[in-house]
Amino acid sequence: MSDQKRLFLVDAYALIFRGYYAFIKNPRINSKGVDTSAIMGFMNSLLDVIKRERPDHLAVCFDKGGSADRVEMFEAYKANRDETPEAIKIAVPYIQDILKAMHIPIMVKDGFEADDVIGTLSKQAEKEGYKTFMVTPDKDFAQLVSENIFMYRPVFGGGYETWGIDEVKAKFEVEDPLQVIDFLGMMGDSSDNIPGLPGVGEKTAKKLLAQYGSMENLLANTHELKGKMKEKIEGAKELGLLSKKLATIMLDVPVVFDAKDFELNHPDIPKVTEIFQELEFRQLLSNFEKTFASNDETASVSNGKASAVTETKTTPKEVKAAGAGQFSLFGADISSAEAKTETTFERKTAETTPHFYQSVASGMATKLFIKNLMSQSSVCFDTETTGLNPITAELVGISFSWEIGKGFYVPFPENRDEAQELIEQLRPFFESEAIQKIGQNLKYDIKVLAKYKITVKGKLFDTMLAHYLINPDMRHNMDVLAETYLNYSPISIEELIGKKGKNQLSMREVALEKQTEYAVEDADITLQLKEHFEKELGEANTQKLFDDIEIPLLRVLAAMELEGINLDEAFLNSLSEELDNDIKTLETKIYAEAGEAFNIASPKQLGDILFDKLKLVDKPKKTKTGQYATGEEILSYLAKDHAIVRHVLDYRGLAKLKSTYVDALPTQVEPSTGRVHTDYMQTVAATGRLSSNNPNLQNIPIRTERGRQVRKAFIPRNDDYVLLAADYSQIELRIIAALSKEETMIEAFKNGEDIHASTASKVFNIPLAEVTREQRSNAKTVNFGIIYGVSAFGLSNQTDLSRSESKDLIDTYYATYPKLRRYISEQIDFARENGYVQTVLGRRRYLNDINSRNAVVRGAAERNAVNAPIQGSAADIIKIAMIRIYDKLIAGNFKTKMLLQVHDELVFDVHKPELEAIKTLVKTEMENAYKLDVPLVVDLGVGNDWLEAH
DNA sequence: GCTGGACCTTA
DNA sequence: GTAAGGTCCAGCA
Repeated sequence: MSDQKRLFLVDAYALIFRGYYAFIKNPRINSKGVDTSAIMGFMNSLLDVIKRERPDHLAVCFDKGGSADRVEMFEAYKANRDETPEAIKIAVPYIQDILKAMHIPIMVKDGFEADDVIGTLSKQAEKEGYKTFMVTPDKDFAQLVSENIFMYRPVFGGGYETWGIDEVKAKFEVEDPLQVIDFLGMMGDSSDNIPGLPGVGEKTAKKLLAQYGSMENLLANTHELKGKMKEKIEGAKELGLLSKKLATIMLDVPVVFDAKDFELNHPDIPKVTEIFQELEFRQLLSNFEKTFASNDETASVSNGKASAVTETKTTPKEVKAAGAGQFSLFGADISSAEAKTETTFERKTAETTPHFYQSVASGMATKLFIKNLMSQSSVCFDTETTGLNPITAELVGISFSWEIGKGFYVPFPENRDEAQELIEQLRPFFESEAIQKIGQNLKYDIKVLAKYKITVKGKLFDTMLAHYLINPDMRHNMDVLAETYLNYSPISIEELIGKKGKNQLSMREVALEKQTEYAVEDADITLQLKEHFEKELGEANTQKLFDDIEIPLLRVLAAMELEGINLDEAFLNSLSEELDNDIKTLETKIYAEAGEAFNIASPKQLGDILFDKLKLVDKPKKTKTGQYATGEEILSYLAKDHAIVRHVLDYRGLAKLKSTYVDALPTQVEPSTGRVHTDYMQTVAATGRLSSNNPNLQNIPIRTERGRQVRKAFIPRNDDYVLLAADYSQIELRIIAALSKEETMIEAFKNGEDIHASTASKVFNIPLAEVTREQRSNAKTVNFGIIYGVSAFGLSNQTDLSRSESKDLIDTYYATYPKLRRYISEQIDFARENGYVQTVLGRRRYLNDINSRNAVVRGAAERNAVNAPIQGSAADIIKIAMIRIYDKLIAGNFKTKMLLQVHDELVFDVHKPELEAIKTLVKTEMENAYKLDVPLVVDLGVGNDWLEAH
């Protein structure tokens, strides 16, 4: 048996689809925006099979043009399959190229499916004495299983199972694998559009098969059946026979199994490497190398390259030797050691890359170091601290790098006074206007240094911000950037301080040599990334956005975060007690109405009570996981008829309010300042907006009376201050009116009209004074809908209007505002042609799906094409205002501080004597931040809490 | 202890 | 229909 030759036939599409759906939650998008999920999934499976089984012979089979025969038999055959996802379509040519480079034969036969090709080949191979393994998860193949033909099925969660005759018999409860055809014919297969017998599913098919043995025998003996089933099956005899034919895999495809062609040969490694690099498959590349490493010829290739690196790399030992003892002066030349770091299969690391990282001892060495530092024009730095919260974290060290591969680490003493003394020596560097500072997420470092009374001055370059502008949809943490752009894998923080939780060390507890390697590597890598991104910023035309908006904003945000906001904890505590009482009351009522106690917060338990026990609805909706859906929309509908549902809705509202805001906010007060410090994320929203977390102060309730109370807890610094809230009125609608040059709407804004009423008056063709509340409300919904990319469907969901009424309304709306409609289609056209859309300041959003052939996917991209420039332009404008206001507050020596940003609103802690000056300053700067053909209007509110200020 | 899903809050 | 973040539960290790 072991000497019997083994052939593996891979069902390409089955594995491609499987790979694609494995990543569906978290699709693999590379830096060029290509969705590589399907390619990655397929290649993982293929390499896995090769590694596990080491086949002597292997081929990959594709479908081409579908099965002409089957379509002729049955028109609907495979007709209602969903449109193939875009990522799969682009995957196929890549996969075929990789297979060619791997010298693996690709089997396709026009007009035949992979099933038929695999079936034919395996039968031929069987005759020649091969054992054949069909690599596919598709159950249909079970009909081909014989003594020498096996299914090799990937199983969920990894690994494979082999199905021989016994397994097939057991799985399908049949006597012979050929009966699988009858089985499939009876039960049908919706994905292949095999109709099957009506009313027959898996269970019945097994029963019938056990009784009659075959489709034909069943159909010949339908008189033995009873009742409904008899009727149904007798009426579908032809369908039954057809279904069986459709389920039969053909064994006479004109292909020839030629053992020599199918031998698994040495791959063309450079070619495969090239393709993998283009796709940015680093992990897969190393996996590929490992898979073929035991192969003589390929091993010598990879060893050759590996040794080239070994000879030249600076091992950690050598680093220590160079950096140990006396502090050497800075002339150490590592250029001779700079290996050609040509393609290796592993990602580069500190171990394999020549580098020269030194720690700076105290005393004379520090003075020499600082002298050198001050003579630079551009330096990358990175702070190491005792924790992630910059307000409480203490400095452990700072690394510096201004030359690739080299850098210095200045460790900080634990004693606060001594640390302050050391940082004072570095003050001239940080406060130098002449030296450019480079870093990754500089906002963090600036905040840490601010605690040491250091203001970072001079030009800044933040690699995280740069990458956000270059590729807003990707993640921007340094490890990912290093891997993507430098093919380099930095030392992980976990390696250094352990996994979080139980025994995680503080950076301070890590040995100095390790601190140095880790910290200087970060600075070194960041410096390299800067060189990379600098060019790209220019190419994408985003240099101005970077220099004039994001970089200046970083200092503004750092200041706002450090400032924090005052919170009335006592007020929240009393609010919490009130809520608690009301929640308990509701709980008691709900338990009484349900007849038992249960967890109301558990959608699962709630669904069971409402729909299984109380049977409030005949056919309850279910979520995709099979639970009863109990979302707001569904419960609201039931609320008018059922007291319990009203109580559940109230309960939910109050519980959310209590846990998310009333109880959570006081725990977020920073003890050392007595204030709440949110963290603004500058690089997460794809449109250019900020986001806020820990805590999120951008979603504090306002719509409901009860929720609104939470805003009363946000109060001025003390009695000498008041809160000022300044918000843009209708900024997004104003932007779309201006960008589309829609005069009718522009005029309405210029005249200071109520825009929704004005829209209603025009759309419904009635005088402004006669607009009803309902008409205004519908007009408002359409106005917002336009910003989000309307559909009649969405509109009818949002209003009381029917689908056709909604369509009419939208049509009239577009007739009223024709330029708006034109603008929308221009945006979509622009995106189709250029692959991106942009804001007034040129902030781009790339839309890969804009040309997708899948209407759903394309529709989503089209809505993005409309919305992103609007939402993004509004974000650009308020960012300009923030920077200017911040600068004026500093320049004017005001005591007033900017505290919060909530997308179209700014909140200030205003020193009372400054109030009038500040009101003018804020309003002027916000309204004039950007010149549009529509006036920007800002409403101001002043109060002793955030609610009152509105 | 971690993760995904459902739900809910904002602009 | 756009853009976010937080809390809870349930299932898994």
